[in-house]
Amino acid sequence: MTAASGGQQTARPTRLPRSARRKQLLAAAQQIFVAHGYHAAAMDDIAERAGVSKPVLYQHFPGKLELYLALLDTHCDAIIAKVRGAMLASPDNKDRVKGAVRAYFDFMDHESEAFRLVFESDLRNDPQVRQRVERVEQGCIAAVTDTIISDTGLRPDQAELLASGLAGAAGQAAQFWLANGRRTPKAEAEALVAALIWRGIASFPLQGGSTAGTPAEIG
Amino acid sequence: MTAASGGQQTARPTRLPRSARRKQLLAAAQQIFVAHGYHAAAMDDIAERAGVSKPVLYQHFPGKLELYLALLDTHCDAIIAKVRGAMLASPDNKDRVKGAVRAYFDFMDHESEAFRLVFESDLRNDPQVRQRVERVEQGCIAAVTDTIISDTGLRPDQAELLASGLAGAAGQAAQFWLANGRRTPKAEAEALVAALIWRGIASFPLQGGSTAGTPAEIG
DNA sequence: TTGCACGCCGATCTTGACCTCCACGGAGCC
DNA sequence: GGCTCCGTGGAGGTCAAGATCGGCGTGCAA
Repeated sequence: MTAASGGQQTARPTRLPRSARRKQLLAAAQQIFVAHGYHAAAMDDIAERAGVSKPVLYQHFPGKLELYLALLDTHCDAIIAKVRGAMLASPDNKDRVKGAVRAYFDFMDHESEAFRLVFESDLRNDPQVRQRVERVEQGCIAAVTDTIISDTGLRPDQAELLASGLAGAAGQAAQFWLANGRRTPKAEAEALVAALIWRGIASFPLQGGSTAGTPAEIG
Repeated sequence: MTAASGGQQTARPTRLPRSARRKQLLAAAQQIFVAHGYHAAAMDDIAERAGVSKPVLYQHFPGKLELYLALLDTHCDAIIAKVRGAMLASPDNKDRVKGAVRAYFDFMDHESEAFRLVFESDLRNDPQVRQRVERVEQGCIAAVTDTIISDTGLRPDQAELLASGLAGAAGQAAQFWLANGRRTPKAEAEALVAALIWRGIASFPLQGGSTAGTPAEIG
């Protein structure tokens, strides 16, 4: 029944400065939230994981929801920035697709916890959480939409629809790739998905390129 | 005023045969679960929505989780069947893609509640729920995977990766389409997404070269 | 050395939601 | 027509989990 009964948390209850303690609490909360989801995650578990007691947790965060939101805010901007960065990294659309897909897979590979925290959140019904998650999705879609509009001349609603499909493809494939234990080599998986997406979007008729009417005609 | 407040529940507390009562309870539960999610949905709300009291609910279902699982089971097979049916409806891959995309959009259009119930579940951490949801995803992916393998000769892991991407594209696009209030006309949206997917997958190097016009290298 | 301040912990409270017990009312039967 | 039975309804128990209060030990200044 000693204090150090658990596992790899701090061996002894040592006093930490506030910023370090806060970062440690955020890390512990991220592990618990990702492992069990928001609802199944108990504040007791987070505190135990961090090697402190619950009051310390409540001295750093007003409540469970605020802790979760702080964690979300830590990652939301990073995700948008990565996708947008891939869009801005090159003027060649093929490279852009490759870069965006690589961004998804990199994020999955190295920060899968953040990805799952945002995109598999079980608190999307909460307005605060919903707003943040939708901001990320809209941000990713918007980054792609601009390119689609400027290159294909589709209407904004059409371009956004396609962009959402592309984002869904990349996200779902990356998720599937990770969930199946990285069975396919990462570079190969990236190339496959990038090819899929590139072939899909590149074939769309350019402005003034072909017969007008319905650009969505399959043929 | 209590019984007839919401919508089309039984106007008066009439005695119903068990099967009809059960169906009514399932319908009420679906509305509540979709509207508020699993956790925020209260059994009191479901009972009130159905116009009965809680004991009746517990005479039909042992508990909240079982009620949710029964609801899930009602729809899981339907979703898989629709996608698989679209795959089997035609030997032409282009028609298959069209049919599958139409299946997604039809499901979104007409049974969006079922879609949201399955794919936006906030109880995916529960093993029972996770198993069912993953079975649907795997079923949809598997249906497409067989076609991809037989037509492109890719390895199973590669084909499954692409299939997951395609399913993600269709699902995300359909979800986006619905979330934005069906802004784009349905037929046009279907055609756009089907074209995106078909262009993406049809360009992959064929083994026999049946449907795709020009096999192209993966860039 | 001694008083002070501060961060930390065990134990506790409260709320809210899932899940059952006692009264009522209509339907079938003699 | 009266008795019995079954299903309904509201009120209550229980428990888990979020949120909080008095005590303790350490480091610093005078």
